[in-house]
Amino acid sequence: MEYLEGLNPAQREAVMATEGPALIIAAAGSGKTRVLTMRIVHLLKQGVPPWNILALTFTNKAAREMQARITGMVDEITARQLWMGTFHSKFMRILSMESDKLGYPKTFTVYDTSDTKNLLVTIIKEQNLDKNTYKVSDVMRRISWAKNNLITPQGYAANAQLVGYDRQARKPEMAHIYALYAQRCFRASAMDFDDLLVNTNILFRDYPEVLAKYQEKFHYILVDEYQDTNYSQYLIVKKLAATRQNVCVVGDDAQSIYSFRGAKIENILNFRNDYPNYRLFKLEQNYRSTKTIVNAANSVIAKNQRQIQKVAFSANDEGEKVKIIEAYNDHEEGLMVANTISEICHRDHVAYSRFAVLYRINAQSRIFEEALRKRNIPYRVYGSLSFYQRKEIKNILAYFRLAVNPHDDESLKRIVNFPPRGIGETTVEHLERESNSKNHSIWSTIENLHQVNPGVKPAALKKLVDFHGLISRFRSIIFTDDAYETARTIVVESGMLYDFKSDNSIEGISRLQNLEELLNGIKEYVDSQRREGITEALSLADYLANVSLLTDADTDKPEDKDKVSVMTIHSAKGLEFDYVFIAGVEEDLFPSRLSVGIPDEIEEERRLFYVALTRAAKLATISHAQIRYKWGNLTHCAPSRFIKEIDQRWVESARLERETDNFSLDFSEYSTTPTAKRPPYGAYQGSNKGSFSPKGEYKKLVRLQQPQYNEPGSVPPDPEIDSLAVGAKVLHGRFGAGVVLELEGQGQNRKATIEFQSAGKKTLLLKFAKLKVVG
DNA sequence: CGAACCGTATTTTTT
DNA sequence: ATACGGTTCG
Repeated sequence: MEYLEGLNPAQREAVMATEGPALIIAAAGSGKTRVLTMRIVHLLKQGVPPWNILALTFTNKAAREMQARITGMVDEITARQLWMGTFHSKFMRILSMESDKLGYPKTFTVYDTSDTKNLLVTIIKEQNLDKNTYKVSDVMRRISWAKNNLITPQGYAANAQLVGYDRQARKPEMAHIYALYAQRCFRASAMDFDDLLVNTNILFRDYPEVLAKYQEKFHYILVDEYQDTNYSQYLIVKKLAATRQNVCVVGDDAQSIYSFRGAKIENILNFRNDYPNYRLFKLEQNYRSTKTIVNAANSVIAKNQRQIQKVAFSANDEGEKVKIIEAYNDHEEGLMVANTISEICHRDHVAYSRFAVLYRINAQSRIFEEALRKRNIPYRVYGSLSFYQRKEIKNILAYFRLAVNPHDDESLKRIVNFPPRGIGETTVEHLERESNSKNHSIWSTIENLHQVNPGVKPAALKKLVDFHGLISRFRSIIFTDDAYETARTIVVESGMLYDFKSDNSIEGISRLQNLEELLNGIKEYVDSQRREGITEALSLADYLANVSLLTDADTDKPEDKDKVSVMTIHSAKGLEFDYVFIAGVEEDLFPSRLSVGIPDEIEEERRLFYVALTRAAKLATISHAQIRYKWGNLTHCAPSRFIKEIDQRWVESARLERETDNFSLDFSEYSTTPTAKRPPYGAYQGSNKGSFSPKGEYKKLVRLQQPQYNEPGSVPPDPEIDSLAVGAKVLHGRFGAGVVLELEGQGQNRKATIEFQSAGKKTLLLKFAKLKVVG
């Protein structure tokens, strides 16, 4: 058992205690993943067949990493046969094998957040409800909450308390919307994320023989990040573990940060009640971080009331103190972070991959993107807009989805007129009305058009018949032919390829590239499955089932290897970096404004801060700005209470030089024309991207001093910008936001006036005055 | 029907 | 600040 060497006594005990319920409380950096991995290896070495082990993780990435580690210690085939993955992916697999019992086809569709949203918008519109009263985001939260607590639409409507609450909130139709939503999903053969768990519960509840089968199958169950499981997940585990009781859960109550998603910290606190003969293991030694970081993190989390007592400690070096950076504004914060990264990289020869910039909300990412790009630091932003959420990708996937499951109304509506084929809104409305009255899918309505015509004009009818033929053709090959070939066929025959190719704009070219990337991804998928020894034809349907639950953290490419990671703290959970920057640590941002005054939520924010700090192995740097743009205007920001809560012995403020020979001029603050007109549409393109590329001629009225700009990335793609900013370096700019220029020279409060004039029809675009030197 | 234009709401955090 | 939806105009 040489593989157990290198574990400390506590870890080893936790690994060896394979029989019976086990609760492992694992402080941040205490080798939790390692213990889980070794436990699985230990089971395998004892002769437990891999298919008898169910290991549930929080993210796909965590599962993949654990799989990779295990592969290194046992043979590859064994490792692959483990049931390891997220709750969603593993139970989706089970659901698709048992789907007939729930009245779903094997190839049901998974609705993602945007499908859910679209469907709810449709329902709210159809019911003639006020969209301000019934805000989609609200309704979504409510429905999701109900599902996570296993409350069905019927149960919801029958629950006096819930209905009473909704009535009080003047949203009496909530239960009705929920019921309609569920009905529509079902008739589309679709499940949303929550349904994957709810339906697993229903399956196990209503089909004891099915439950028994899986109880029989999974001899050993392991759950990672147990503090972040919700009721629905908790119950699945409880049911599966009921007979054998070989359940091992790993978690840290101090790192519970998903209560907004229904996660219940109680699950971990109540483990003892569910499994009275449980064994408790505490992993308290942090191997990741310096003493200073662990102490700092402990001193903050101590302010929380609800927690399991434990003593996290580190035997590592003292290390450097936690640094505090105060910046003048958000842009300077970005630059200071970028400068520091650059400095450490070059001074200590550290790889970029060892740095992370973490923040509370995704909206903060842009500032860091700009700053890092400006300093030529390679970075990868996680989270914001994933590849699969881009419009063109969603459209292509919608074709695939529709071919697999033609009752998927959301996909159908997405592409029925894309590329444009003359099936307009009115036609779709007719179809929808008819579909609702019959309570079947739009596809079924289209199939029945020769019998029942809900008022579709002959011209449109012909087009619908063509569309039906097109999709039917795709259907005939999607389950049998090779995924890559099928995808190509669909992309070509649908006219999408032609449509993309005929668009020569910058956006059009990137769309085409994304299309190619998707096709390559499919090819890669087929090849990789082949390599793993799967010989049967891999259809596009298989691919789709695999891709629906991926997030962009799952699409790491080799070229992302040496980049700074930029992401929210939530997505940094479970990760570790040598150098961590926690940005925007200000009141009303972190803790979030929405949590201020609600003790439970402040505690959760504090846990989030704890998670952020404990991501760092060597050095944690906290930054905050005095001024920041929030929903369009400048806001003063006080440093976060969390900064003060750190025991001052472990912090020091960083002495950073401000940039003295480059001045950033922020025009927007000093615009003399608050009502400044936007330039005429068509005068610029890509405005919604934040790029600055006006068409037409512009005249510079005031000389600025630095003779050229040459910053890659910040240079607007349109050469005509030259005449606008000769003599200055354009850092970034946007109509309405003003333009930020960088000048060389001395003197504070230099004044200048700039006027943009277009040679086109309308003249005055924006006028700025009184440029103030910032920094 | 698309382009141009105008008004309004928007920001937690994710599988 | 910007994305989005709705309305008007060619």
